Amino acid sequence: MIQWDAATIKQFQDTLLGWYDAHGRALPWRRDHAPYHVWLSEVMLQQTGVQTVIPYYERWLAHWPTLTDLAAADEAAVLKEWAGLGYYSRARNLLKTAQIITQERGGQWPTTAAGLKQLPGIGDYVAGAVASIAFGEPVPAIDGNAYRVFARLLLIDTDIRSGAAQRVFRAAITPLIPQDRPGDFNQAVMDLGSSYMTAKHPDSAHSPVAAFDAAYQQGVTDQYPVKSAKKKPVAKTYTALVLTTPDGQAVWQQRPSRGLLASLWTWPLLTGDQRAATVPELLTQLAAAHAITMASAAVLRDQSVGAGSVTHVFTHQHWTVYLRHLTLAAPTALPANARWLPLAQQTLAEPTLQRKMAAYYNKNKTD
DNA sequence: CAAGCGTGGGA
DNA sequence: TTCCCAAGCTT
Repeated sequence: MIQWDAATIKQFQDTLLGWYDAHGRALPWRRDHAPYHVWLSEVMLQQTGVQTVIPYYERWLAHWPTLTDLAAADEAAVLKEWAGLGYYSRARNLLKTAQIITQERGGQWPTTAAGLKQLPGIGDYVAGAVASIAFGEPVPAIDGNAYRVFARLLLIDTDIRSGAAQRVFRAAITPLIPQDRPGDFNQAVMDLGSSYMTAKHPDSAHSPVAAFDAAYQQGVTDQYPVKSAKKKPVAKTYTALVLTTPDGQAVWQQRPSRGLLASLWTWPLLTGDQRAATVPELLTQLAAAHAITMASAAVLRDQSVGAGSVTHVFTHQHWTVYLRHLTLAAPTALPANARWLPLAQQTLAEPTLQRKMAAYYNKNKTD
């Protein structure tokens, strides 16, 4: 690892900030430094691309313009607004933190990274980003960009997926932060990491900090950062039941409040490939899995949906979902975590998996 | 501290 | 198809 002297650090700061002043991106969350705006954007941007986030960010602020507005929201409304962005605990933690600040802290944000980190959903990165950008604290905000940029500049070969990475990079980056512009410094590093110093196809030669880029100078850019491989997703198979009445009402099932797609709504899912199962078998499994009981005599029609399946990839799971469509004569009683709603309901939070299933159903339905 | 937790895009 | 990547946090 390379250590810069004080003069080099000053030159680096001036070069980076000069470039940022001239070429920094004009993003919606950079219109001001309000902690609510900085925090919301940083949470949305976790593992999520800028282009994906922009429309969600704008819709969210139209819905809840202030932290106080958000604190008064229902969790169901928050999840509905978040639906499609993924990592849904982020949305639940946004609401929790809004409530803590509004109700327990009199609307006052902690103004240091250490204080911010006590709040739900705020870890090292978001704490550093909000503290530096909104409150001017000279602390690093170490995200994937910062890991990549400084691994190359300083030839840091610590695996950025290892437990030691946060400590090693924090020690390396902290001395480089300008006391007067920590927020701009951190944002400049992010812009550098998403332009010249990208993961794939970087343009190190034209980077404003090429002269400080040891990996580029030594021709070893492709060896930094060191990052161990992820595991392959595990394959899982399910069968979704489209349970409708003749007038187009369908059974919607809320997932458990913890775990994958927590609290979101889908059509009932049975484990395994149930394309060959009999109707009584399906209803038995439905009762066992979801406590939804229906007399088999009430089933008017039993149809398969399409010849194929819906596939959806999560971080650690690869799902294949088959669809069966059962038409019932009339609605039956449902447990508390299930509802009869129109097949194309618009009121509950649906994960992308459900939107894919609905699209597949609409394309392949038979009547 | 390894594993769980979403999604969309690009090569 | 498969893999990797994108402004991580929690348990």
